[in-house]
Amino acid sequence: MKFEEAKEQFISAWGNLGSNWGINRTMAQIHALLLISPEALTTEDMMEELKISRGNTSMNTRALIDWGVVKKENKLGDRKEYFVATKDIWELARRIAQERKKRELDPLIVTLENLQNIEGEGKQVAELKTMTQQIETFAKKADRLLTFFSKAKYSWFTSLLR
Amino acid sequence: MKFEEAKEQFISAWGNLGSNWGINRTMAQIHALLLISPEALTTEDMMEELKISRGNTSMNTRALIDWGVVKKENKLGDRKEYFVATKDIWELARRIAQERKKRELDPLIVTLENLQNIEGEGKQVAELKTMTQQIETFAKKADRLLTFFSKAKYSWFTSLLR
DNA sequence: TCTTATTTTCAATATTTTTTGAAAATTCAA
DNA sequence: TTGAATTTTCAAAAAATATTGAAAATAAGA
Repeated sequence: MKFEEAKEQFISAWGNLGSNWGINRTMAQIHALLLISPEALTTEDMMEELKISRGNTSMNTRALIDWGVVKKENKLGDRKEYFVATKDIWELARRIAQERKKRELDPLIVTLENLQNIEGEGKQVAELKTMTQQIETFAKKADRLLTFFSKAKYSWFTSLLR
Repeated sequence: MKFEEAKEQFISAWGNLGSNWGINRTMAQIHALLLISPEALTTEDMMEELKISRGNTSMNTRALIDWGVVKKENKLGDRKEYFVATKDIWELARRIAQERKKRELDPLIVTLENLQNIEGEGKQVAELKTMTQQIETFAKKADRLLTFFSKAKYSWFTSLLR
């Protein structure tokens, strides 16, 4: 397989994976491009490689920075900004876990806790209480696990498989 | 809090969570409704509660069945179909893990394996190879872990936290 | 300060995804 | 069979989401 073809396949696969997980395609593709780039890239490099607009590039690189998986770099005597991705896959996984926990799991837990003060009785009320209670218990366990995961060493992850 | 309000909040929170994870809002809301319903529901019940069309209900209940988290039920002397959700949250988590592994992780691994036969040399080629190799290694570990997870007892999950 | 390079913002537009609803298909009792 | 009840399908419409591109904002050297 030629390099260009392989590159396209990788970018496309990563974009696909992202969109299955609620991350927009362009954001995932920019990330893929940075992952396989030996050098830091400028906005223009990314625009050209992915055939996307300046605005799109700007918004999505910022989102990647907010996720903590991409960083800005500067070069002496050059006014442009350069971007690099975290190349350590274990760190990437940890950051994604950490961010999703913060953005989704934590708010869900707050909502579920609130739902415990339901008035009234009857089958419907009982079922809602039981179910939200069950989910809350599970969500709190997952939350603790993700906290641990997001601080753990790679060796911990590997050791889970033994 | 009144029952109706709590119900709406739960359905809305579950719908939200779903859409953050690439699952469409209606599908997640139908699932939420079934989770908190003490009785099996008909298509009409769901249409009415969620104010959605028959077609939408039909497609999304089928998707939930494909995910293995909802089942059809029949009642004697009644031609209508009734639907119930798996109420065991641990089983739900396992099924979701299993399905996502099958639908996303396994195909990704195939793609990454293919990418190992890249021709040529140079920095760019080297970086692409290194990175896809790293991701492949990680993905395979995650794959094995999910396989284990999707067959594990709840106690295994709980014990991870100690 | 002024000028120019660069980045960001955001209204307008394009694209993708979801939803509707009615026709077609299916199921099953008579 | 037939026909009524029910479910499924899918083209069209609506809604949601992503993208563009140019104007505004920002940054930095002269």
